[in-house]
Amino acid sequence: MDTPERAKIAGTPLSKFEDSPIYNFINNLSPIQPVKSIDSVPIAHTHQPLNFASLSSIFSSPHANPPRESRHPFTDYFKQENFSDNVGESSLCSEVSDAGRPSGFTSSSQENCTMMCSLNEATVDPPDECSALPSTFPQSTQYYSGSPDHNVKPCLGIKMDLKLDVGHTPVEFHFVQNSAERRKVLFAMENGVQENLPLELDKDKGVGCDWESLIPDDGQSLLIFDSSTESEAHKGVDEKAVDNDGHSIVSLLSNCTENADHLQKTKPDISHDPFVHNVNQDPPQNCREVFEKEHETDNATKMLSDTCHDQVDSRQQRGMRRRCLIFEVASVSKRNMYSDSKLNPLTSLSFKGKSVCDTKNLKPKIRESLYALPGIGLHLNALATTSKDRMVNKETLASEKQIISIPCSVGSLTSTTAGRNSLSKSSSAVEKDLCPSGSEVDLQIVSDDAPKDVTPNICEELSQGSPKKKRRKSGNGGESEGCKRCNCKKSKCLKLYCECFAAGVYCSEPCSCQGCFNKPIHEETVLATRRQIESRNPLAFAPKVIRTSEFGLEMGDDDKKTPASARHKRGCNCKKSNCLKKYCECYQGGVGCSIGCRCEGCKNLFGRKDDFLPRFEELEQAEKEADASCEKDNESLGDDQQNNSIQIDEHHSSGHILPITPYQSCRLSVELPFSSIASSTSTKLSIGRSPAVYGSHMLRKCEMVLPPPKLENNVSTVVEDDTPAILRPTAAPTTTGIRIASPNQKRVSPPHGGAVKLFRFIDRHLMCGGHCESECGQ
DNA sequence: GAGTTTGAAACT
DNA sequence: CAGTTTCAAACTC
Repeated sequence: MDTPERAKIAGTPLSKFEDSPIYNFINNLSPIQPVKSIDSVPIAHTHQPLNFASLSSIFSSPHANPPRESRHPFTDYFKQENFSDNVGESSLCSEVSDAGRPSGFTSSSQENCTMMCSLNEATVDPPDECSALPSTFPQSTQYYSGSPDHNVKPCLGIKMDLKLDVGHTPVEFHFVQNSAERRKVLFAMENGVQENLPLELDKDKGVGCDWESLIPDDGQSLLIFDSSTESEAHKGVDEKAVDNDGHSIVSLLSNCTENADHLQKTKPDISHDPFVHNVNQDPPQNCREVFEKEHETDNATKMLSDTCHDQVDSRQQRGMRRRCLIFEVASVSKRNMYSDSKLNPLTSLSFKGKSVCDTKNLKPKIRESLYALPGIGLHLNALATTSKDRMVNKETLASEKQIISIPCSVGSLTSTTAGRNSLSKSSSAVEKDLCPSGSEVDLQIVSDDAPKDVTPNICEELSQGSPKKKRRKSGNGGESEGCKRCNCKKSKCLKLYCECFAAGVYCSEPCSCQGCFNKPIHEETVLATRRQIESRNPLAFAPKVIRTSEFGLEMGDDDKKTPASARHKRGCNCKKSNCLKKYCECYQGGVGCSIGCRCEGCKNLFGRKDDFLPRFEELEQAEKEADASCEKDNESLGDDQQNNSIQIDEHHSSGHILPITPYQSCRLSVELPFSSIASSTSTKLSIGRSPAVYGSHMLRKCEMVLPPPKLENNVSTVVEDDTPAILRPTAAPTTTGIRIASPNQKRVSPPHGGAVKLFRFIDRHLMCGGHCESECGQ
């Protein structure tokens, strides 16, 4: 269809259409787009806020999460809010969206915004930029805009910013790649994990899209991941497209659609899902075509088919996730609620009529919440767990395309199985995948190879029904933010004994706790307690399982064995369970025991401590070699790689400039999944074009992503959101950090010597940006 | 569903 | 830092 026709169909005068952003976008697709955004305020802004320290003061539940789960709650909340009352959203987004914009668009774009905001908000600490912002209404406003500074900018600018902010990875990609690649990426982003994209893209996803990577965030990374994940899961591919890189497209479309009245006519009640339909179906054809261009891959059909499932499932997932990150969310939601008094908390937070959290308890303490929740957003553990879980989600989604060894604890084991989940299973798989926590995967996949016990992550929330089942069946999964539910009787849910509390989420309906103080109404108490605990142990809320990267060090041939990079930060101390039961945190986390463990008679199916030691020594040896080779590589990188490196550097630099550190921490957890995937497949993924690039992506991911701990597993998403300030590398964003520090010593007992070595090793590899991986053969 | 086991968290 | 107690999840019946 030629342009005139399309325009006509769209209901937009051709001349007008030509002036429209989308038109320009199409025509300018090939040229390099303004890179400004990369370094521009948005990112910086976004990232800075995501200070883990502040968070820790948090990651994807996790509930995302992470995972834990991070932004979902917000997103959903806002989505609903939007539906219920578009007025609120319109405020700041007005420039971008406009009255004419279809609700669907609005919501989606907002969702993106939400991600950003959530991140920002995650950072509650005073030092953060966010803190500087007005605590109440203004923030919410910003929230809508996507990032504090964005709202002010013109539409196009905003769009770009949004893109950058939200879809970090995607955006950057766009900038650095040629038009063809850009499209690919864009498309890939749109499609999210589901598509069979080239390895490169997958990697990116792994890095950036993961989300799982929730994560993240954990937690924060989780947020971003989640966003992607969520969008993927919830919205389905198409919708996702809108969310991610789709930003630009969406934005453009929105503009385009502005001219087309019919879009506006979209049903008010449409949620995202519906929106997707609108985008795909309703929009003027010209717009649509553009959109389709991106989708012209063979995946389109699949995506569409999947979309239906996703739509249904997505809702469920949302509901489940809402509860996550509630600490963080609570404050945010409150803000918004207050900003818009019309909204009924219950309504806004409820999912399918169910209150995600004790919204009834929510009272306007906006201020307190804002400052009070320093970090509270994604809680770390959750994120950690979540992150992996989330990652799993993403991976799961991705799995459709390729076999992924899921990093998530259990998931990893089942990776292949997951891979098997093909389209035929997609519907069911999706459902499970949608489960916020990593459980999803576990559910079905794990069962095969993994020990029976391993099913930790069963997302019960899907069947939110019976409170009786509240009692989490899921082990790991339990950890998934979304699925957390406690049964505390004496701790008042204010100690780490309480999984909800430990995960950084409020207790909710499904919990069977007694005398619970872990509720929004007791926010101050919760925060105070949290701080206290953190003061004692800064890592108390950090993810327990650290998943590092891609240099896939396999513990052994056994599929169940996890990469050396993925280990419990603190290690277990099992004496009677032989690390074969969920009493063992390593086992529960789906990771093998390592040097850091003090377990006796370890028989961890995911990797025994004994097995780890020898291997570890080898790794150590390799490490030295790796260092050398890395240096060489750095010097001898080809032009190609150099270019990539340069770009990477830019990102890094930007990251450096910005307080990215927090993200870094996320990286581990989040990225790990990917890495694990790589390793599991035994392909040394020389990632894409160059390891360096890959590394950069990873970094970026961290930077951008954060929110998760995707957390988790799925999250591997998110991950280590909470990295305490201490751990955060001040200088070298990329590598340092994390891991090493993160090791969870919940009790902050420093990692054992062996553990330290391990982490250091991992860290070094990360520093090589994955380059070593290929070179060093690790 | 009640009781037991287990190991992390918390305390000393 | 080690030992002990408390706690709640995981597990068993």
